[in-house]
Amino acid sequence: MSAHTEHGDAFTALVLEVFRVNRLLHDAGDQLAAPAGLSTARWQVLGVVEHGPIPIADVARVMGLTRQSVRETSALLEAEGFVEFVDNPRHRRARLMRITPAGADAMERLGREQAAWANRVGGAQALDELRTGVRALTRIRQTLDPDPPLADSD
Amino acid sequence: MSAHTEHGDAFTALVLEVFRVNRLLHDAGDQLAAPAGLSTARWQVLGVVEHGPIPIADVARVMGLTRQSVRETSALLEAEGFVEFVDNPRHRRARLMRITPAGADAMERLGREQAAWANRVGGAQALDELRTGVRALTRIRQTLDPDPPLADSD
DNA sequence: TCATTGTTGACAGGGACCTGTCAACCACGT
DNA sequence: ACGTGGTTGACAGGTCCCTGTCAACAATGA
Repeated sequence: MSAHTEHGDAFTALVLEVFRVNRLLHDAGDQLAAPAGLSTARWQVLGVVEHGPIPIADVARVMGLTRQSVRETSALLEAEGFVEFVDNPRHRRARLMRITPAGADAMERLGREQAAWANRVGGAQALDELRTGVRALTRIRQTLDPDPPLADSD
Repeated sequence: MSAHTEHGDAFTALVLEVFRVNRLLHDAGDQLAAPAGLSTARWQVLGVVEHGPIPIADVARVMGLTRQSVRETSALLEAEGFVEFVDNPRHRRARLMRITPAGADAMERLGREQAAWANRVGGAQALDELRTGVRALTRIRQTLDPDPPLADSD
Protein backbone atom coordinates (compact mmCIF):
# COMPACT_ATOMS: atom_id res chain seq x y z
CA MET A 1 0.00 0.00 0.00
CA SER A 2 2.16 2.84 1.26
CA ALA A 3 5.84 2.83 0.34
CA HIS A 4 7.14 1.73 3.72
CA THR A 5 10.56 0.23 4.15
CA GLU A 6 11.01 -2.41 6.85
CA HIS A 7 12.32 0.29 9.15
CA GLY A 8 9.46 2.62 8.28
CA ASP A 9 6.97 -0.13 8.93
CA ALA A 10 8.41 -1.05 12.31
CA PHE A 11 8.65 2.61 13.26
CA THR A 12 5.03 3.25 12.33
CA ALA A 13 3.93 0.30 14.44
CA LEU A 14 5.91 1.73 17.33
CA VAL A 15 4.32 5.15 16.91
CA LEU A 16 0.80 3.75 17.08
CA GLU A 17 1.72 1.61 20.07
CA VAL A 18 3.15 4.64 21.86
CA PHE A 19 -0.13 6.50 21.37
CA ARG A 20 -2.17 3.66 22.85
CA VAL A 21 0.16 2.90 25.73
CA ASN A 22 0.54 6.57 26.57
CA ARG A 23 -3.17 6.89 27.19
CA LEU A 24 -3.26 3.77 29.35
CA LEU A 25 -0.26 4.88 31.38
CA HIS A 26 -1.68 8.35 31.82
CA ASP A 27 -4.96 6.89 33.07
CA ALA A 28 -3.12 4.52 35.37
CA GLY A 29 -1.12 7.44 36.74
CA ASP A 30 -4.32 9.38 37.39
CA GLN A 31 -5.75 6.45 39.32
CA LEU A 32 -2.58 6.08 41.34
CA ALA A 33 -2.47 9.79 42.10
CA ALA A 34 -6.16 10.36 42.76
CA PRO A 35 -6.18 9.14 46.40
CA ALA A 36 -3.47 11.70 47.16
CA GLY A 37 -5.51 14.48 45.56
CA LEU A 38 -3.22 14.67 42.54
CA SER A 39 -3.19 13.73 38.85
CA THR A 40 -0.45 12.52 36.54
CA ALA A 41 0.39 16.07 35.41
CA ARG A 42 0.41 17.57 38.92
CA TRP A 43 2.40 14.63 40.21
CA GLN A 44 5.09 15.16 37.60
CA VAL A 45 5.34 18.88 38.30
CA LEU A 46 5.53 18.17 42.00
CA GLY A 47 8.26 15.65 41.27
CA VAL A 48 10.40 18.43 39.84
CA VAL A 49 9.58 20.96 42.54
CA GLU A 50 10.46 18.33 45.12
CA HIS A 51 14.15 18.77 44.27
CA GLY A 52 14.16 22.36 45.50
CA PRO A 53 12.57 25.82 44.94
CA ILE A 54 12.42 26.57 41.23
CA PRO A 55 10.71 29.10 38.93
CA ILE A 56 7.92 28.01 36.59
CA ALA A 57 9.99 28.52 33.44
CA ASP A 58 12.68 26.17 34.71
CA VAL A 59 10.13 23.48 35.52
CA ALA A 60 8.84 23.79 31.97
CA ARG A 61 12.31 23.34 30.58
CA VAL A 62 13.02 20.29 32.70
CA MET A 63 9.74 18.67 31.71
CA GLY A 64 9.83 19.64 28.06
CA LEU A 65 6.54 21.53 28.36
CA THR A 66 5.55 25.14 27.75
CA ARG A 67 5.61 27.65 30.58
CA GLN A 68 1.88 28.12 30.13
CA SER A 69 1.04 24.48 30.79
CA VAL A 70 3.21 24.41 33.87
CA ARG A 71 1.82 27.71 35.07
CA GLU A 72 -1.71 26.38 34.98
CA THR A 73 -0.82 23.15 36.75
CA SER A 74 1.20 25.11 39.30
CA ALA A 75 -1.70 27.43 40.06
CA LEU A 76 -3.84 24.39 40.83
CA LEU A 77 -1.10 22.85 42.96
CA GLU A 78 -0.89 26.11 44.90
CA ALA A 79 -4.67 26.28 45.32
CA GLU A 80 -4.65 22.75 46.71
CA GLY A 81 -1.82 23.59 49.10
CA PHE A 82 0.81 21.28 47.63
CA VAL A 83 3.20 24.10 46.70
CA GLU A 84 3.72 27.74 47.61
CA PHE A 85 5.43 30.64 45.85
CA VAL A 86 8.27 32.43 47.60
CA ASP A 87 10.26 35.50 46.58
CA ASN A 88 13.24 34.97 44.32
CA PRO A 89 16.17 37.17 45.37
CA ARG A 90 17.64 36.84 41.89
CA HIS A 91 14.54 37.82 39.94
CA ARG A 92 11.65 39.85 41.31
CA ARG A 93 9.18 38.59 38.72
CA ALA A 94 10.15 34.90 38.61
CA ARG A 95 9.06 33.73 42.05
CA LEU A 96 10.15 30.30 43.25
CA MET A 97 7.80 27.35 43.57
CA ARG A 98 8.44 25.43 46.77
CA ILE A 99 6.86 22.18 47.93
CA THR A 100 4.83 22.36 51.14
CA PRO A 101 4.78 19.72 53.89
CA ALA A 102 1.43 18.55 52.49
CA GLY A 103 3.03 18.24 49.07
CA ALA A 104 5.98 16.32 50.44
CA ASP A 105 3.62 13.97 52.26
CA ALA A 106 1.64 13.30 49.12
CA MET A 107 4.83 12.64 47.16
CA GLU A 108 6.09 10.24 49.78
CA ARG A 109 2.90 8.21 49.75
CA LEU A 110 2.78 8.28 45.99
CA GLY A 111 6.38 7.16 45.73
CA ARG A 112 5.56 4.04 47.68
CA GLU A 113 2.47 3.25 45.67
CA GLN A 114 4.20 3.95 42.38
CA ALA A 115 7.03 1.60 43.34
CA ALA A 116 4.59 -1.18 44.17
CA TRP A 117 2.73 -0.64 40.91
CA ALA A 118 5.89 -0.43 38.81
CA ASN A 119 7.27 -3.57 40.39
CA ARG A 120 4.03 -5.39 39.74
CA VAL A 121 3.51 -4.33 36.13
CA GLY A 122 7.22 -4.27 35.30
CA GLY A 123 7.66 -7.64 36.91
CA ALA A 124 5.36 -9.15 34.32
CA GLN A 125 7.76 -8.11 31.57
CA ALA A 126 11.14 -9.38 30.44
CA LEU A 127 13.92 -7.19 31.81
CA ASP A 128 15.91 -7.03 28.60
CA GLU A 129 12.80 -6.17 26.65
CA LEU A 130 12.02 -3.27 28.98
CA ARG A 131 15.55 -1.96 28.68
CA THR A 132 15.64 -2.30 24.91
CA GLY A 133 12.30 -0.50 24.80
CA VAL A 134 13.72 2.41 26.77
CA ARG A 135 16.73 2.55 24.46
CA ALA A 136 14.56 2.53 21.35
CA LEU A 137 12.35 5.33 22.62
CA THR A 138 15.29 7.36 23.83
CA ARG A 139 16.96 7.21 20.45
CA ILE A 140 13.74 8.18 18.72
CA ARG A 141 13.30 11.08 21.09
CA GLN A 142 16.81 12.26 20.34
CA THR A 143 16.08 12.02 16.64
CA LEU A 144 12.87 14.02 16.96
CA ASP A 145 13.72 16.52 19.64
CA PRO A 146 15.68 19.52 18.45
CA ASP A 147 16.50 20.59 21.99
CA PRO A 148 16.10 17.85 24.60
CA PRO A 149 14.80 18.65 28.10
CA LEU A 150 17.28 19.23 30.89
CA ALA A 151 18.37 16.20 32.86
CA ASP A 152 16.07 15.41 35.77
CA SER A 153 18.91 14.13 37.88
CA ASP A 154 17.82 11.66 40.54
CA MET B 1 15.16 5.82 47.59
CA SER B 2 11.93 4.15 46.52
CA ALA B 3 11.73 0.35 46.79
CA HIS B 4 12.08 -0.37 43.11
CA THR B 5 13.13 -3.76 41.83
CA GLU B 6 15.23 -3.92 38.67
CA HIS B 7 12.06 -4.57 36.71
CA GLY B 8 10.22 -1.75 38.43
CA ASP B 9 13.08 0.61 37.72
CA ALA B 10 13.28 -0.25 34.04
CA PHE B 11 9.51 -0.04 33.74
CA THR B 12 9.42 3.39 35.36
CA ALA B 13 12.08 4.63 32.96
CA LEU B 14 9.99 3.31 30.10
CA VAL B 15 6.88 5.06 31.38
CA LEU B 16 8.59 8.43 31.53
CA GLU B 17 10.10 7.91 28.10
CA VAL B 18 6.68 7.05 26.68
CA PHE B 19 5.29 10.33 28.04
CA ARG B 20 8.04 12.38 26.42
CA VAL B 21 8.08 10.54 23.09
CA ASN B 22 4.30 10.60 22.88
CA ARG B 23 4.27 14.38 22.95
CA LEU B 24 6.98 14.63 20.32
CA LEU B 25 5.24 12.13 18.05
CA HIS B 26 1.93 13.88 18.50
CA ASP B 27 3.51 17.20 17.54
CA ALA B 28 5.26 15.62 14.57
CA GLY B 29 1.94 14.14 13.46
CA ASP B 30 0.30 17.54 13.70
CA GLN B 31 2.99 19.05 11.53
CA LEU B 32 2.68 16.27 8.98
CA ALA B 33 -1.10 16.58 8.90
CA ALA B 34 -1.36 20.37 8.95
CA PRO B 35 -0.78 20.94 5.21
CA ALA B 36 -3.71 18.61 4.50
CA GLY B 37 -5.94 20.55 6.89
CA LEU B 38 -5.87 17.78 9.48
CA SER B 39 -4.33 17.03 12.87
CA THR B 40 -3.06 13.84 14.48
CA ALA B 41 -6.43 13.08 16.07
CA ARG B 42 -8.50 13.80 12.97
CA TRP B 43 -6.05 11.86 10.84
CA GLN B 44 -6.42 8.80 13.05
CA VAL B 45 -10.21 8.94 13.00
CA LEU B 46 -10.17 9.38 9.24
CA GLY B 47 -7.87 6.36 9.04
CA VAL B 48 -10.59 4.23 10.60
CA VAL B 49 -13.45 5.71 8.60
CA GLU B 50 -11.39 5.10 5.46
CA HIS B 51 -12.10 1.38 5.76
CA GLY B 52 -15.83 1.88 5.25
CA PRO B 53 -18.92 3.59 6.71
CA ILE B 54 -19.03 3.15 10.47
CA PRO B 55 -20.92 4.62 13.45
CA ILE B 56 -19.15 6.86 15.95
CA ALA B 57 -19.33 4.32 18.76
CA ASP B 58 -17.56 1.70 16.64
CA VAL B 59 -14.77 4.13 15.78
CA ALA B 60 -14.34 4.81 19.47
CA ARG B 61 -14.04 1.11 20.20
CA VAL B 62 -11.50 0.56 17.46
CA MET B 63 -9.38 3.48 18.65
CA GLY B 64 -9.71 2.82 22.35
CA LEU B 65 -11.26 6.24 22.94
CA THR B 66 -14.59 7.37 24.36
CA ARG B 67 -17.54 8.04 22.09
CA GLN B 68 -17.49 11.66 23.20
CA SER B 69 -13.95 12.30 21.99
CA VAL B 70 -14.64 10.70 18.64
CA ARG B 71 -17.92 12.55 18.34
CA GLU B 72 -16.21 15.91 18.75
CA THR B 73 -13.47 15.08 16.28
CA SER B 74 -16.04 13.70 13.86
CA ALA B 75 -18.11 16.87 14.01
CA LEU B 76 -15.04 18.87 13.04
CA LEU B 77 -14.19 16.43 10.26
CA GLU B 78 -17.73 16.81 8.95
CA ALA B 79 -17.55 20.61 9.18
CA GLU B 80 -14.33 20.54 7.18
CA GLY B 81 -15.87 18.27 4.55
CA PHE B 82 -13.66 15.23 5.14
CA VAL B 83 -16.52 12.95 6.18
CA GLU B 84 -20.31 12.92 5.89
CA PHE B 85 -23.03 11.15 7.86
CA VAL B 86 -25.40 8.83 6.05
CA ASP B 87 -28.42 6.94 7.30
CA ASN B 88 -27.84 3.56 8.88
CA PRO B 89 -30.49 1.05 7.78
CA ARG B 90 -29.74 -1.05 10.84
CA HIS B 91 -30.03 1.71 13.43
CA ARG B 92 -31.92 4.96 12.95
CA ARG B 93 -30.01 6.81 15.64
CA ALA B 94 -26.47 5.56 14.89
CA ARG B 95 -25.80 7.14 11.51
CA LEU B 96 -22.76 6.03 9.55
CA MET B 97 -19.66 8.15 9.06
CA ARG B 98 -18.41 7.94 5.52
CA ILE B 99 -15.25 9.42 4.04
CA THR B 100 -15.74 12.01 1.29
CA PRO B 101 -13.59 12.34 -1.85
CA ALA B 102 -11.85 15.28 -0.18
CA GLY B 103 -11.14 13.08 2.83
CA ALA B 104 -9.82 10.28 0.66
CA ASP B 105 -7.56 12.73 -1.17
CA ALA B 106 -6.17 14.07 2.08
CA MET B 107 -5.52 10.54 3.34
CA GLU B 108 -3.74 9.58 0.15
CA ARG B 109 -1.42 12.56 0.31
CA LEU B 110 -0.83 12.01 4.01
CA GLY B 111 -0.07 8.35 3.45
CA ARG B 112 2.75 9.27 1.13
CA GLU B 113 4.17 11.89 3.44
CA GLN B 114 3.86 9.65 6.48
CA ALA B 115 5.70 6.88 4.67
CA ALA B 116 8.54 9.20 3.74
CA TRP B 117 8.75 10.49 7.30
CA ALA B 118 8.57 7.03 8.86
CA ASN B 119 11.24 5.71 6.53
CA ARG B 120 13.48 8.62 7.36
CA VAL B 121 13.09 8.57 11.14
CA GLY B 122 12.80 4.79 11.36
CA GLY B 123 15.78 4.39 9.08
CA ALA B 124 17.93 6.09 11.70
CA GLN B 125 17.10 3.31 14.18
CA ALA B 126 18.16 -0.31 14.50
CA LEU B 127 15.49 -2.60 13.12
CA ASP B 128 15.63 -5.14 15.93
CA GLU B 129 15.49 -2.35 18.49
CA LEU B 130 12.33 -0.95 16.89
CA ARG B 131 10.72 -4.37 16.84
CA THR B 132 11.66 -5.15 20.40
CA GLY B 133 10.26 -1.78 21.39
CA VAL B 134 6.94 -2.60 19.78
CA ARG B 135 6.86 -5.95 21.55
CA ALA B 136 7.62 -4.40 24.92
CA LEU B 137 4.90 -1.77 24.56
CA THR B 138 2.39 -4.28 23.26
CA ARG B 139 2.94 -6.54 26.25
CA ILE B 140 2.60 -3.61 28.63
CA ARG B 141 -0.59 -2.53 26.92
CA GLN B 142 -2.00 -6.01 27.29
CA THR B 143 -1.07 -6.00 30.96
CA LEU B 144 -2.74 -2.64 31.55
CA ASP B 145 -5.75 -2.79 29.28
CA PRO B 146 -8.70 -4.72 30.67
CA ASP B 147 -10.44 -4.76 27.29
CA PRO B 148 -8.13 -4.12 24.36
CA PRO B 149 -9.33 -2.16 21.32
CA LEU B 150 -10.68 -4.05 18.34
CA ALA B 151 -8.20 -5.05 15.66
CA ASP B 152 -7.67 -2.32 13.09
CA SER B 153 -7.29 -4.86 10.32
CA ASP B 154 -5.41 -3.52 7.30
C1' DT C 1 23.66 55.83 31.64
C1' DC C 2 20.47 54.14 28.56
C1' DA C 3 18.38 51.62 24.74
C1' DT C 4 18.02 47.02 23.00
C1' DT C 5 17.33 42.22 23.54
C1' DG C 6 15.76 38.16 25.86
C1' DT C 7 13.21 36.02 29.60
C1' DT C 8 9.41 35.79 32.81
C1' DG C 9 4.63 35.32 34.42
C1' DA C 10 0.03 36.38 32.89
C1' DC C 11 -4.02 36.33 29.87
C1' DA C 12 -7.00 34.86 25.83
C1' DG C 13 -8.38 31.24 22.99
C1' DG C 14 -8.35 26.61 21.04
C1' DG C 15 -7.63 21.28 20.58
C1' DA C 16 -8.13 16.69 22.30
C1' DC C 17 -9.19 13.91 25.73
C1' DC C 18 -12.08 12.64 29.98
C1' DT C 19 -16.61 11.69 33.21
C1' DG C 20 -21.48 12.19 34.08
C1' DT C 21 -26.00 12.50 32.41
C1' DC C 22 -29.92 12.23 29.30
C1' DA C 23 -33.45 10.79 25.80
C1' DA C 24 -33.85 8.00 21.72
C1' DC C 25 -33.42 3.65 20.03
C1' DC C 26 -32.77 -1.53 19.61
C1' DA C 27 -32.98 -6.28 21.18
C1' DC C 28 -34.34 -9.48 24.26
C1' DG C 29 -37.09 -12.33 27.55
C1' DT C 30 -41.38 -13.06 29.40
C1' DA D 1 -47.17 -7.30 23.10
C1' DC D 2 -44.51 -5.08 26.23
C1' DG D 3 -41.32 -3.64 29.65
C1' DT D 4 -36.43 -4.03 30.83
C1' DG D 5 -31.78 -3.29 29.99
C1' DG D 6 -27.96 -2.08 27.02
C1' DT D 7 -26.30 1.03 23.33
C1' DT D 8 -26.30 5.31 20.82
C1' DG D 9 -25.58 10.27 19.95
C1' DA D 10 -25.85 14.57 22.39
C1' DC D 11 -24.89 18.01 25.96
C1' DA D 12 -22.45 20.00 30.12
C1' DG D 13 -18.35 20.54 32.46
C1' DG D 14 -13.46 19.68 33.52
C1' DT D 15 -8.21 18.61 32.64
C1' DC D 16 -4.01 19.16 30.27
C1' DC D 17 -1.73 20.63 26.66
C1' DC D 18 -0.85 24.14 22.86
C1' DT D 19 -0.03 29.08 20.30
C1' DG D 20 -0.09 34.04 20.37
C1' DT D 21 0.33 38.18 22.81
C1' DC D 22 1.56 41.41 26.45
C1' DA D 23 3.91 44.13 30.20
C1' DA D 24 7.35 43.57 33.77
C1' DC D 25 11.89 42.53 34.57
C1' DA D 26 17.04 41.34 33.83
C1' DA D 27 21.24 41.53 31.33
C1' DT D 28 24.01 43.23 27.95
C1' DG D 29 26.54 46.46 24.98
C1' DA D 30 27.17 51.18 23.16
